[in-house]
Amino acid sequence: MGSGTADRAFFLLQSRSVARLLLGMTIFCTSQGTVRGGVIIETESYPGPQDKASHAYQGKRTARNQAEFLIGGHIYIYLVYGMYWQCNISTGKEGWPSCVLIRAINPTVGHDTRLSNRERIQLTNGPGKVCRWLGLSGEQYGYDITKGKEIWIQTGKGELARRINRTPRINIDYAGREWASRPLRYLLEDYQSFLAKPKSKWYK
DNA sequence: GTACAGATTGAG
DNA sequence: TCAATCTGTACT
Repeated sequence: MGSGTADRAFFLLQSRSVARLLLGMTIFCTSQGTVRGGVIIETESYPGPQDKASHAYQGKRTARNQAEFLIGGHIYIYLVYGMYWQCNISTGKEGWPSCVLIRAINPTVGHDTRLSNRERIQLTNGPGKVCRWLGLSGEQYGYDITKGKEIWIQTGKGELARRINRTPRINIDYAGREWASRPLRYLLEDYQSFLAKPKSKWYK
């Protein structure tokens, strides 16, 4: 398989497809002159305005969430709990609020090689940690990652033929039974032991 | 204006 | 189990 940069056509796919396909790809970020990157090992899909967990439920648009409405391939990043950034990538067509949350990566570029596998992954095994390690914050709000200078995604799989599992999304209990239980969280099975445990069941 | 919850994390 | 810390929203 060729190893290119994820382009507009890729991010025009529906968020569920993007969430699944991103697993095994590598996200890169240049921050303060340093390039860091890691294999994406956990994502969540926020498929659209019908989703009660979405910040854009029923089409609600605010200053904070407007990047979620951009055409697929833009950074939608926001602060939760007053201190942690969450990095999402918009998906689908312009005006349709949907995105994929990057929840965990395995650092492969720009990391401290003295760390054990476990120590390294534990630096980036949650959405707030991913942003902290990659150097992502509000400064990158709305950035177009298909332009590929500062933030980009390499499509060639950094990890080949790994099994993908699904679970309900994490910490969205407020979204009602149907949406809170829908298996829209995707992860690579090999990393499951490092990642957040779902309250309910696993899906193959 | 005040109150409060939230797509989290790390300490106790 | 719980506090840190800020934004959007629902109230008074």
